[in-house]
Amino acid sequence: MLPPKQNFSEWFHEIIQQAEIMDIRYPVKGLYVWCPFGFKIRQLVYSKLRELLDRDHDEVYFPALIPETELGKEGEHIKGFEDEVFWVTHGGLEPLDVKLALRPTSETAMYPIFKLWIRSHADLPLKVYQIVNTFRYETKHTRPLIRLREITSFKEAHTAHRNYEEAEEQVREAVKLYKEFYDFLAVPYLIFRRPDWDKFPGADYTIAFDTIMPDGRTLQIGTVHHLADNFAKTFDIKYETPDGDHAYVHQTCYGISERCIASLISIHGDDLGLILPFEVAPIQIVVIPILYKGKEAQVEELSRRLFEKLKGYGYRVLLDASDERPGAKYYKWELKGVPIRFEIGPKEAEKGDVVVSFRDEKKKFSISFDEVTKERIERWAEELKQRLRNRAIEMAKSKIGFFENLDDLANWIERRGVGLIYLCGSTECGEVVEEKAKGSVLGRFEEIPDWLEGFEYKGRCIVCGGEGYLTGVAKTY
RNA sequence: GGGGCCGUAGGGUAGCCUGGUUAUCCUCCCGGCUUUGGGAGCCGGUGACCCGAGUUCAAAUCUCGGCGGCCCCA
Repeated sequence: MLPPKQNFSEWFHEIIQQAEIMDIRYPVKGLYVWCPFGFKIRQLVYSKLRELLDRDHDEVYFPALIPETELGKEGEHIKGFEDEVFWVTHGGLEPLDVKLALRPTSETAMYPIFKLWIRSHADLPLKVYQIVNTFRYETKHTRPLIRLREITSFKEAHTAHRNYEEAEEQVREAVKLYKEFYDFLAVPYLIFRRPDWDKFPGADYTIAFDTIMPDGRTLQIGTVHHLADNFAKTFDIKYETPDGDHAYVHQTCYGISERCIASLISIHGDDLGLILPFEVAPIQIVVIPILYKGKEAQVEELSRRLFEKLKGYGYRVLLDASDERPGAKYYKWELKGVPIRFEIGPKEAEKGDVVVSFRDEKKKFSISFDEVTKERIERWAEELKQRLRNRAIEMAKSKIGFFENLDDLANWIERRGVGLIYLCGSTECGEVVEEKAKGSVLGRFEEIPDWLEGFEYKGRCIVCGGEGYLTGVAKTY
């Protein structure tokens, strides 16, 4: 039994363990173990991410250890990370001459090598990515998948281009890619341009994807940074132009971590457990035989035939022949988020029928064995995802409100979720809002989602009355 | 950064204040019987006092230190 999802924090903590996503008993704060089932979800989700990136990025691997001398080169960057870096200070008993940082992110590991790889305009654009672990010494409350000292599944992409505009074009490409990824997971998102005081250390600007969790706080689930030539100047990454001149590259980087799985679990799950879209479910279909004494043979035979047929279609299917009672099996596979369930009892075996039920709906119906076709299952899977998407969007909408005074905004953020306001870009006005509303300014919309209708992009700043932009404010994870 | 609470089988707990028999109960797990259309029942079984030092005839219980976890405030 899970606690109700209403009590989100407790629900999340429990579902992670009960659905066997992570084992949280590892004896170091902020480090957790991926269980086999959780790791399969990770593998399925990340193979989609890989598929998207592999279209025009190359996968690489850079080392986890970064010498202090490199990490410290870019002034803004190191200032942003210095209080949360883990250091390797000894080799055996010998203190190291140059301390080694466990990467908090890989810019400073990669860019000295980019300098060697990039020589001419023909080497550009360079687009690579890696999926690796990163380390941050979090002092606040750590939480599996959400706030970690070892991020185990950081997909970071890094690109280099000839000029600012081409890098900016890549930023738009990356945003498109991430939209496709989260649409695939049926996870709704808001895309903001982070305010200057909250951008990635060393970036020209940062665009972030936020989703709205069931408790109304937002979770940052993806970021895209335009680095301009800031790092290129620091690491001396230059190329020879067609004219024979030398110019600094302009760079971007963008990342997604296992928070994407936190959002997948949190947005779709319910009081009974996980609800997974068909494509990322480790078990897509479960077949449950209902064995009455004396009538086992027929039921077992039809169940077996159905199992073989589904396997033949290439699905991840499980025939649950364990000796638990059917009800116990229903609960078990609902907890694990299996999208489609077939039940076969004596009645079905008699007629050659199967009972079908979907994870997100209460009702059951029955169809004949022969009507179970690959086309039908594909359609069910697509319909299921559409229902998940609609439900998630409705939930997101219910947690978004628009405000023209700060007290109402504060009240909404306290109780419900994301407040929208008009805000100018100044730090002063931003500080006033964060102070009064007890939330973080997420930034102005980079694009307003099509499911949020009726908002003008520009309006009068809620603080100073000057020209402002539609801006999100919320409590954040 | 400041303050508080807690550590007992795989999970959740009682016992600790007031030291003393075989360490409580639920769940999970294992074996058997029985049952199977929404978490069945009965019988039997495995499994624990975070680590170290101290006090004491005697420590899960008291003291100190370490490690680990949780909460609140800034």
